Amino acid sequence: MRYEKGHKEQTRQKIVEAASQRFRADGIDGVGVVSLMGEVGLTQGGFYNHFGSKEDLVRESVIAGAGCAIKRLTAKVAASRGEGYRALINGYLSVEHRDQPETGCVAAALSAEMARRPVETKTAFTDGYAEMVELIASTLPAAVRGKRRRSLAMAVFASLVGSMSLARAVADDDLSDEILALGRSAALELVEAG
Amino acid sequence: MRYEKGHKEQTRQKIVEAASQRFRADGIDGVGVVSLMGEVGLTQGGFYNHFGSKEDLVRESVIAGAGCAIKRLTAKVAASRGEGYRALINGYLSVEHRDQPETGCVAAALSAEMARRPVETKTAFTDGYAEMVELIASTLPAAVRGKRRRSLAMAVFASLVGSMSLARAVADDDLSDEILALGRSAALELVEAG
DNA sequence: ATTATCTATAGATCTATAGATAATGC
DNA sequence: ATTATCTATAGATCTATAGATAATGC
Repeated sequence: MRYEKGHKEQTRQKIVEAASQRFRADGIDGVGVVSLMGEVGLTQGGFYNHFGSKEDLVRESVIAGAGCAIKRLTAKVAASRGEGYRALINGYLSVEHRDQPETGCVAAALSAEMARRPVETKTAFTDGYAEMVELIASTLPAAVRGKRRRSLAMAVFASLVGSMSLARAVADDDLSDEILALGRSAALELVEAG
Repeated sequence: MRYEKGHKEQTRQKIVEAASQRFRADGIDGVGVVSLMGEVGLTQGGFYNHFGSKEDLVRESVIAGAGCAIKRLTAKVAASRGEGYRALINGYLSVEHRDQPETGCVAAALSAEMARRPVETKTAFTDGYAEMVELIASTLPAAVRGKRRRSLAMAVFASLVGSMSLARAVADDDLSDEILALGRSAALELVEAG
């Protein structure tokens, strides 16, 4: 069956979008091509007409997922005039973000898996990392100057990723909330100290 | 073939030890029962004589791996008299730890996977988390008092986990080294500020 | 007879490929 | 004829189970 122009590209994007969410929610090994294609309303056979391998899709999903999550945070920051850093921290270390990994930060959901991926995939992740650091740096107070802006943003991002990963991993809900709250305080302290 | 008393228990511990290392290095889904038993010099059939399921092994591996990593760090701290916090930070955020996940922190290697595990496994992880927080708290300067000791330790641990996860995930070696170095600085600043 | 491990296998995945099909453009 | 997707399947996993085997204790 022949479709209108752009149909294939649209299908491809649907696959990437679905994959980027499922990978974050269930892990890369936790999502098979069959179930993924089913989610988009297709059968597995068509997959390799769109992607050379599952790893190609992983790489594209990382790019798409990171882009989407950063866009969302950027909007939060933009809407907060003057309080950008605080808005970013509160948005990132929120209960909503913890409970919705599928649309959240790729680093918090997948960094452990990224460590074991081929270099092309890790490179895509690294690009997302750099963008996120830039976003954080852009929200820092004007008093933080020069190279220190990027350094501090990197330290803050690490703190956010660790807090979110741990908040999702522990079995105790109160403890999880506490981890998020203390992560927010620590992020604020880091900037006040720096 | 009948073996001396305690042989089975010894085999069981060998399996747990091998699993705890392989899981950290390759991820839980990345390690099958067949290859794991092969590593210990056995065949897959015997596995279920020792464990009810792979998940049971995962749970025990988390306990064993956390215990081992904490013991190692505790020794580093003990050997550093007076500079315990600094020794802990430097030991955790070291290049060696980054490059040897198999014997390193369970949280840095597996927290994303823990989020998707059954509650029994998450509970085992949570126990390890609490122990690690206690260890960190025990190294904080005497000037940090009361509840603040545990809170600060939790924030520090999150920062360590995030820094290590990201340092392993990025494709750029220099950037990875930088992430570790900035993580060390941030951990020191957190304590000075708090 | 008991015990720890073995071989063999069931049944359910998984990634990837080959070739069929159906709809449209030429 | 071209195109996007389909069905069907190969071949390699994976977890888990059943029952055989071999060594020792009784």
